Amino acid sequence: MNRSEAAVSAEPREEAFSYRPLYAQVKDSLVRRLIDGAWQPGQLIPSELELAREIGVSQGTIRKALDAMTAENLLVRRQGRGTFVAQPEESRILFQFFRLVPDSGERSFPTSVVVDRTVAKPGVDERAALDLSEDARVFRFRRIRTVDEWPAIAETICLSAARFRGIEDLADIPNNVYRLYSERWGITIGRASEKLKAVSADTDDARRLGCEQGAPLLQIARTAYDLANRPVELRISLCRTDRLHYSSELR
Amino acid sequence: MNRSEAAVSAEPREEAFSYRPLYAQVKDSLVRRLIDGAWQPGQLIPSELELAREIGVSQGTIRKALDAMTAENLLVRRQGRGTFVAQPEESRILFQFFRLVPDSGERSFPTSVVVDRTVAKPGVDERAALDLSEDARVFRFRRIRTVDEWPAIAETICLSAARFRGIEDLADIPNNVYRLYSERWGITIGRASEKLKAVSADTDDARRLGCEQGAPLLQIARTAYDLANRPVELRISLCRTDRLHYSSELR
DNA sequence: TAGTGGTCTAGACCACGAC
DNA sequence: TCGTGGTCTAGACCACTAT
Repeated sequence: MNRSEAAVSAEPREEAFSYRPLYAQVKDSLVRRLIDGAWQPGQLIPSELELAREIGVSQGTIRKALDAMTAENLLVRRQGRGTFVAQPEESRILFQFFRLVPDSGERSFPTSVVVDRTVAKPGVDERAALDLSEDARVFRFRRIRTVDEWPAIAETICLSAARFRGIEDLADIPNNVYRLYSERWGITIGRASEKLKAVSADTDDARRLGCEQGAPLLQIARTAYDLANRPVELRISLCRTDRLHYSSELR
Repeated sequence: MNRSEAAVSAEPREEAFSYRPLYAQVKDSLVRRLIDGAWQPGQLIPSELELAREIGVSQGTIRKALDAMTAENLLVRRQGRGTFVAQPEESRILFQFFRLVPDSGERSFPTSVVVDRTVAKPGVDERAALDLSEDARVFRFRRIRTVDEWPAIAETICLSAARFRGIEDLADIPNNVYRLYSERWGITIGRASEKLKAVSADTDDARRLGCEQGAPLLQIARTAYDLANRPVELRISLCRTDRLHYSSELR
């Protein structure tokens, strides 16, 4: 099969304005398979040579596409075994999406207790962040998260009730919600954007976190996006940073 | 020149325990040229084919090394022109090392006014962070940084007096200190690690930043490292986040 | 027009893991 | 022993830049 017969339609000359390298087009078409659920989390995907034959490009081009997806934590490659679709297991989520670490000691996944859950009309911020229509409803829940047996984080999570249909009937909301999103609704979180501010604890925050009213708290506003780059989750975390800090690496 | 004669000594079989891929060894040897100053910021480096001939590996191996260095912001590649050593110019530093952005509006480089400068014995934290010897001295200076005509950041920067010899005699400390480090002492900042906490403004902070005593401030403790991964700068920033936030992308 | 980096291909050999 | 991904090579053509 030569390039003009390829499933991803190569031949850059024919599309002078919207040129994308072949490996990028291949990558897009493979990401599509993740979005559509053709490839499920944890699944072994076909080998490079099989994909090369199927799509009609060389192994090197497939490799560059797979390497790019691996760099984005969408795939996991294991020498001698094959390439697997990444899963939202504890350790990966902990490493990729949780930046609060104890001042001294190991990074650990906090436990959670859900304290409140409602279906409501979204606020303007929520509607904007989640790109919701005029009459949409959201499911909102709050939880207190404990790190090293110390209640340190008060979190409010806001989701589209339509997109997460049935979530209000769940008996239990597990600690690792990204795995829940994946297993129950087939929604994979691919990236997130966080905005941090320092705020004062109000009486509610103070009660929940066991600190003084007016104590400084780290507020983290996170918007999480799915593989198609649509906003999925809005999360406001209020954190005591007496014994924790938010870690950020700049390169 | 064949591989066994190569400057980076290939032949993985001969070093079973400390195996590194050839492209990684090439990368290390090229980073060395940056550390040693053989390649200066802004300089055009030899083409891929020249480097391939010189080192005795193929162009593809050179390419993989250069791509890795480009991903780390050490080099800038421009199609048709060549590969250049990255420079600490405003826009790059702004993008790479400055994560405080106005809540609404464009990201901009803050201006600075230096308010204090001393040579002193380091505190224990400073000595540990900068890996200093028992009798070392540090140069410490404070500055107030203004974003959108609004004094928002109080910063204390701490450097080894020995490493930055003569810095105490500088008439003026410019806004972009990473360019100063580079131009005056040949020190390139390659990466930085930040730890964020929420704290309360003390009377000093409040006066300097024009806020209430006890107001919540975002404290950013940054350790910046040179290309050889040695700690170079310790910086504590206290930020009002009334109109600013710290932006963090998780992927 | 010449030279650069960017893309793509094809094929070789290696290290690793499962059988 | 076999198949996988990992590395390395060699060479082709393209797009961009400067002259």
